[in-house]
Amino acid sequence: MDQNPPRSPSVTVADVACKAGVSKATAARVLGGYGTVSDHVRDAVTAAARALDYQPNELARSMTTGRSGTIGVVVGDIENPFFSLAMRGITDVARQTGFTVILINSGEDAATEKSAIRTLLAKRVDGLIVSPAKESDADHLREAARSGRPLVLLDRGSETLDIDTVIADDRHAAEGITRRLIALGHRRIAYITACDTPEHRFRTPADINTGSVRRRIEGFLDVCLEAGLEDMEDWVHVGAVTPEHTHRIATVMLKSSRRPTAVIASDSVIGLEVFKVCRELGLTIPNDLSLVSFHDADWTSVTTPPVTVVRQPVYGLGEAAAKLLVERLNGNTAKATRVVLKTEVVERASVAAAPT
Amino acid sequence: MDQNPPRSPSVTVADVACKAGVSKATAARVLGGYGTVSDHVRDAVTAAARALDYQPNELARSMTTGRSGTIGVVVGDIENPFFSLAMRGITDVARQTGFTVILINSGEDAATEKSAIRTLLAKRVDGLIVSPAKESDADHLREAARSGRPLVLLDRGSETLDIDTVIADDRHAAEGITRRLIALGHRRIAYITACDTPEHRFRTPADINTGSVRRRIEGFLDVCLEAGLEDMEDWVHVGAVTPEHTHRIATVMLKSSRRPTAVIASDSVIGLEVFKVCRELGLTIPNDLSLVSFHDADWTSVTTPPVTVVRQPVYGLGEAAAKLLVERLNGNTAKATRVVLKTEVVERASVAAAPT
DNA sequence: TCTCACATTGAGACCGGTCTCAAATTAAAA
DNA sequence: TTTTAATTTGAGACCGGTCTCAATGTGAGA
Repeated sequence: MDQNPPRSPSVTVADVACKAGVSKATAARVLGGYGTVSDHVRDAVTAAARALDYQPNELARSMTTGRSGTIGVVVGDIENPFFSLAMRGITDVARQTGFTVILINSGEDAATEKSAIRTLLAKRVDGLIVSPAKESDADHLREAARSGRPLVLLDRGSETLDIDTVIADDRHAAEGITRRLIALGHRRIAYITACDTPEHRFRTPADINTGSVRRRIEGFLDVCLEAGLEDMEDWVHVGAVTPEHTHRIATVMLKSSRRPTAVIASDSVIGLEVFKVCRELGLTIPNDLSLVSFHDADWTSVTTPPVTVVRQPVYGLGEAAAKLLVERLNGNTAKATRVVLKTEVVERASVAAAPT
Repeated sequence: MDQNPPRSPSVTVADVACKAGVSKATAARVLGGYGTVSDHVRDAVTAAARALDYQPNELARSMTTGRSGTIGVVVGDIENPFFSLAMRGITDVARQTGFTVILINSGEDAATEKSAIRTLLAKRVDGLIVSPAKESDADHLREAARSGRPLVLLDRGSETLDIDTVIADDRHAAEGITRRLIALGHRRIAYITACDTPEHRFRTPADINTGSVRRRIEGFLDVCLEAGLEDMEDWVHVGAVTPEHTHRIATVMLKSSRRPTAVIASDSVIGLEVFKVCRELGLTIPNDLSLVSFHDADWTSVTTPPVTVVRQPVYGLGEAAAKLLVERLNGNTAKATRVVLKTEVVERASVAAAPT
């Protein structure tokens, strides 16, 4: 009696209209929730739709309306807790505002990022949130922005680009912790980042393609200079792209006769690895080495000693980016803004006076 | 001279065809890469497309082909390292095979999950990967499976459902660590999970709606029973849904006069919280309490002592699910399979003999 | 030179919705 | 009761691709 309805050829508005005995246009009005229809007809169409188990085709709808109800997100690595938390912020806002999220991992590779954006644009996303791997060649970003679909840059993005951006006040945070370390007597302070340069060596902040990191290093170097410390560029280590790389870099650095008395890790993955190397090398924190890490990862409070971190509003970063994007989607055409969220230093026990 | 081309009305095959002086059909053949065209015409169309900066509309293409090149993924919480790592596995496979991923967070809520699946189906995803929050009412899963679009269940999924599933051998892992704890003299062994029951109390594994966790608890209880330990159901704690909840549960449990001598944490977030509570309460691991956690989170090797964990092939779980789905998409119509990946116990220093 | 198979092209239907416009119906105003 | 305005409805174009089918052109074989 109640045999399974044939699923393959999905039911369309036309089918519903036919069953309800009205025109396609009228059925579409009821199903699409637009225009005006009499109560009598509405009931009939609704009943027919239910009977046929009508499922709207969002694709067809997007086709005519031009809006897909989708936002595209390109991040470096969703596996990184930083991005997964930011992603949570984005998806939460998206869900609340009725959008759906397409996620693409760039693997921090500029070429992949480029094709990702092209793919998303082809899929007609309504807007984009991108955490650009490299800022040097940003043509694809400009192009995306020019395509008419709003674009928001997340955590990164250079000052020269006239594009909406949401970042944390990394520079200020770096200045703060650097000052603190110097006040405690540290003179040999290392900074380790995943960002790499062509020669795998650091010369000047301009080498750094990632805005957030560049700003931190600028802050670090400026405060050092203020305090009379020179050539601190030599203490900046780049290329800690994987835990293995970090391990190698940290080991060489900490085994050196002129090893640093303090280390600033540019993210929690690096911080964790430095912590491990210290243990391997028998260095005690904070007596032999002070450690500060960016990103308040969950584990940082539970080590011995717990590590002092820069707490970034990561969820808020994603949330703000998504909100800004949705505003644009709703027609806000004010000129590009730059949202800067506050960071906070969480003092724990991995920082102490420099050994004498 | 080279003024910006008007972007708003995007260029279509018709525009390109017109410029190239051929019919729409022919231009579409070149642009879409199907049918046969003469070299002469191909060059003309390609040139016209380049001149006009033609960008194909993937939406329109999906409309007629019926394939969107998209797979939908529904997970409990992308912020959880477990899911973010699995997600990495999924996106990697998707990219390699030319698919794009739409991500929706269910927040482990059955209703949200239901509407998420509906949304994805409406957007005409080619296939679905879902990590179902509850297995009790799986009507929406059956419906999705019946819609003709392939569905793969990730990490969870009951035996009764005739749907492709990728899981880890949780039961085996739980049996192993329980045996080990019992062999070390532990008799009071607690199991803490985020899964909740209506009465917030545990009676029988059938109460547990999440397959992976249910299988673990079954393994745990079976081994206990084998060893002659009875009423171990009382030692299973449910409802550790947030760190705050976990903190409360662990505190009450560990302050009790008949406190456990060993704890099994069902995921790394819970494990971390138990670790914190021990520290607050002045309990030393492993002398006062042995701790084992599921999920080899990065921090577990760096605490004092490092914690013994069950290493699940999380990335592999996502990878396998995506590969299975892609196979289905390519026409594999064999009957539903169940992929079970091996786990591995990583012995560290948080487990010792039970205090006498 | 004529026939036939095959390669190339164009016209137009189609996917499943939205939306414009005019016709038909109904209610309100004169 | 007639005029005018407002409300409902249907017919059909449209979005931007794909794809079928028939028409045309070309070279090989008879």
